[in-house]
Parts: sequence; structure tokens; C-alpha cells
Amino acid sequence: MTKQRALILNIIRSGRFHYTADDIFVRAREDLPGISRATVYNNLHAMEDEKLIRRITGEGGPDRYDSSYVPHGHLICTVCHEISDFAVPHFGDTLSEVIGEPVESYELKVRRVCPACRAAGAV
Amino acid sequence: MTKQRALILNIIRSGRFHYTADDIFVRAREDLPGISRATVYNNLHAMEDEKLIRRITGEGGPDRYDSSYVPHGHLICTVCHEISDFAVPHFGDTLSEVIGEPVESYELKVRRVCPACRAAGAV
DNA sequence: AAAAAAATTAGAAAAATTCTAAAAAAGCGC
DNA sequence: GCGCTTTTTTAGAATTTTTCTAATTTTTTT
Repeated sequence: MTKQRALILNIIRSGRFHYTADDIFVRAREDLPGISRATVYNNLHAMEDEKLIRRITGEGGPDRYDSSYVPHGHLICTVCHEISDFAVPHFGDTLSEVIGEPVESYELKVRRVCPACRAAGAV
Repeated sequence: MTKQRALILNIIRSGRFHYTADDIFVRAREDLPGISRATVYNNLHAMEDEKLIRRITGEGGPDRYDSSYVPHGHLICTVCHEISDFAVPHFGDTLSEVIGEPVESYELKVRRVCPACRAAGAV
């Protein structure tokens, strides 16, 4: 594990948010000023392949990364666009049954207005 | 409804596939050689807002468009990347119950190896 | 038919990601 | 630790996808 990869993984795991590759690049440069964008992308892809992290394909925006590969759903606020997690236990098994084939992975994105935005009267 | 929009909608509805904006642009030029890329994007966005079509945010690749706004899941082959549909009746209601909030829409993408690729011995 | 509004066009621009070739770092057998 | 091989990183160009802009065309309204 190179120091670049360790740093990238640490950034993803330390925050409560789902960062974009650029967020991670900017943040990583604080610790390793010479780090290159390509390194960030290389490592994100490699760690995604190793199932260390999970990519969340955005809503028009750039992809974001999740510190957990454990399958779960993402709640996306249609007002402020914040992404949060929610658990869907055994959903993978249910899916395999429904489609009748082994499932490699799944992504479940649910759009709704988050409690904060609703409280703020956005809807 | 302009002739450009009618053509774009027709392309999306006529095929069995989920096309990218560029696929649609190339195909539309066969009938309307002067059509512009911007027109394709404008109309796709407008029709998405009107809930005439649905955008499928890709797997690294460009967005694709679905002729139906009715909620359903997408099966994505991890080998050939083809996208097909599958029904998940009442899933929206189930989701609302699980998260305890009204759901605007959802997107469920399931990755697995499609029957054709599996038969071809890709796995 | 004239005026106003909306949609389209061409191409520039922006945003996100990938590619490339050279340099640096890491791992390995001794 | 030393040389050799492999892997990773770097910098920046290139590519891909999407958005923006200003001028023109088309459509709608009056």
C-alpha cells in the first residue's frame, strides 16, 4: 500500500460525506502537495475493484465514493442533493430470488426531500 | 411539440435499447440532418422534467434514456454492459415504509452477468 | 402580418475522466 | 544493501460528455 493510497482511503473513511474524486484530490494535496489527479483516479478504481470502497454514480454530477462496500441504499435529497445511507438487510438475496440469477452488486438510490429541507419549508 | 422533439421521443420509444444522448443524436441526424447536439440534450432534459422519459445514470459511461417513466429496476451486465429492465411491483411503497418518508422516485441498478454472456462462457 | 416568445443551431467552453510517456518508488533475490 | 524488475506516480495532453452562448429560425399570439 503506497502512502498515496493510504491517504486517499483515509480521506474517504474519515469523513461523514460521500466525496467526489476532485474533493479527494483537493483534500489529499493538503498532506501530499505533489499528488496527481491520475493517482487519485487510479487508486479509486483499484480500490473499487478490490471492493474496499463503493462508487456512487451521481445524478448528473460527478461520481462519489462511499467508504463501505457493504450493500446499502442511498437517499438523495432532491433539494440540497446531500446523500445519506440507509440499510436494506438481505435485499441482495431478495433480488437474486426475484431475477433468478446470482447478483454481483446493486445500487439503490432513492430521491426524496430530506428532513432538514422539508423543515426549512422547501416543499 | 417540435418535429425535433417528436423525432427524439420516437427514437427512444422505438428501440428496445437504452440509448445515450449521442446514440440519439446520430440516429436523429438520419432524419433531420441539421439537428444539433444541443437540441438533443435540451429535449432530453425537458422530457425528463415532464416525466415522459427517465434518465439512467451510467456506470462510468454516459447517461442513457429509458422510454418509460414507470419505476422499475435495471439489470446491467458486468461483461457486455447491456441494460435491461425488470419489474419491481409496489417497491416504491415498500421503500416509503422503510424510510418513513414520501419517496419521489428511485433507481435500482443490479449488476450481474447476463444469460448470453454466461452462456458464452465469460464467467 | 407584425410582434413576442420559444426552440434550434453551431460551435465554444466547461467538467469529468482517461491516457501517455517518463520518472520515482517499491518489491525481490541475493 | 545492491542491482533488477515491476508497480506506481507524476504532469499534462487528450478524450468524452455535457452545458452554455449568441445568433437565427420557427412557432405562437395578437
